[in-house]
Amino acid sequence: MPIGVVNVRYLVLGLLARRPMSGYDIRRLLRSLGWLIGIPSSGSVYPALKALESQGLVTKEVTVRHDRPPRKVYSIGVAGKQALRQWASAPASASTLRAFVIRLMLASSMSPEAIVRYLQDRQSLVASHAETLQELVRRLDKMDDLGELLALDYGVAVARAELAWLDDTLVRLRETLPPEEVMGDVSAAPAAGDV
Amino acid sequence: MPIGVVNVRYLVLGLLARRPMSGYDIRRLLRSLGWLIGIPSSGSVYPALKALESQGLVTKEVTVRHDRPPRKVYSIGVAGKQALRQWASAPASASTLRAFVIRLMLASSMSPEAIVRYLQDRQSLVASHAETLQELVRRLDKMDDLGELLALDYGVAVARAELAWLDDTLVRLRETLPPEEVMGDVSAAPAAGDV
DNA sequence: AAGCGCATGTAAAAGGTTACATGATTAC
DNA sequence: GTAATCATGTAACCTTTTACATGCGCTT
Repeated sequence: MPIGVVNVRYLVLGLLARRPMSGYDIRRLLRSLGWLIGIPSSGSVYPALKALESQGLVTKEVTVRHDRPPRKVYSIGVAGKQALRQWASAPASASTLRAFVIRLMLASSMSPEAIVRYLQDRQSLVASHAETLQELVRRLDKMDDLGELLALDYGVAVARAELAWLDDTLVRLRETLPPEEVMGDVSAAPAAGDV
Repeated sequence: MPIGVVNVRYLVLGLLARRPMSGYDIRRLLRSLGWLIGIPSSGSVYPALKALESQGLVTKEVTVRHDRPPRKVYSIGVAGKQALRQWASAPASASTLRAFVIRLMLASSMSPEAIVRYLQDRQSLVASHAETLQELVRRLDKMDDLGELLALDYGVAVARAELAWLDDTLVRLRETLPPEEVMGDVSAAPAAGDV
């Protein structure tokens, strides 16, 4: 199953940040998540690990075993953690749903502030997206083209659901995280209810 | 902006099925849809048009204009319509959200039965996906990993919204379409509410 | 005996983006 | 005058998939 357009290298690096794993482990983990992210082919995972190692971001530990191919467990290093943090904290721009999830899963590698910022950015992005779509639906309305109508309507539905989730999650997150760390003006972000 | 993993060729072909357009028109249309699909680069659209033409699926009509580059409007042909219908009616397998939308937008090139089947297939696919995710959330629960928890929760939320939309839409569609054309047992499909 | 899970990898091909080239017209 | 829109296209590069190679142990 294809994973789409998202540097596998960072996904792999992010997963190694949680615990040391082999290439096989990584694929298995992703497979267990089913659809959420998809399963990158071995043809992308193994080269990614190699590249990360040669970049000095991860280290390899080989366990030789008779009969079986040697198990190669990779661990993230200091440089890797830094690179990851940098990537995870970079502005997300117009990322797709899947790209969003991938980075979301790597939340543990972000500071609480970065997580909140990430969600807030997503919020305004999706909000403006939803508005655009709704404006289009309004203009279409008449029996223009069934396919376009369906697609737009679907887009609106998904975008609304995302906004609702973002709203909820930000609230929950603020309850959990230390309350002193109040971010910049949050109330400026559009609420899910009014889109 | 990347469009993800979806042969641009079929997207282009599908859009030409709606009305004759130039490569520029196609990109403009997609741009107006904002986020929903994304905007394939000219480096993929123009070659796609060429390929479609050399395959005999579309025909080109050139309008020469002084000053400006000639405007090349492509129209879908009979063979093109057939190829499109065939593609649109093929089983969707584990397609991503975006791939789903793209084909959804091409609904006008499908028979009503094919549309309903498409949505039903999506329904069972998303339902099983949602179940998997929920099972994972249940097992995780404890403070395992914030990122994974967020990602799974997000996945569940989006999947539920999709199911709700599919439910709604199938109902609306059945109201609109001739009622004689009742498909195979629909009640077997899981409802959105109980997931 | 066949097939799947474990476990690693490689090479070719496909598909797409990026960046460039070209050049007139319109809006600020 | 400067930027954006119109309008086409090419070539190098990057990422990813596909398909293969290898081979043991366990289950059906």
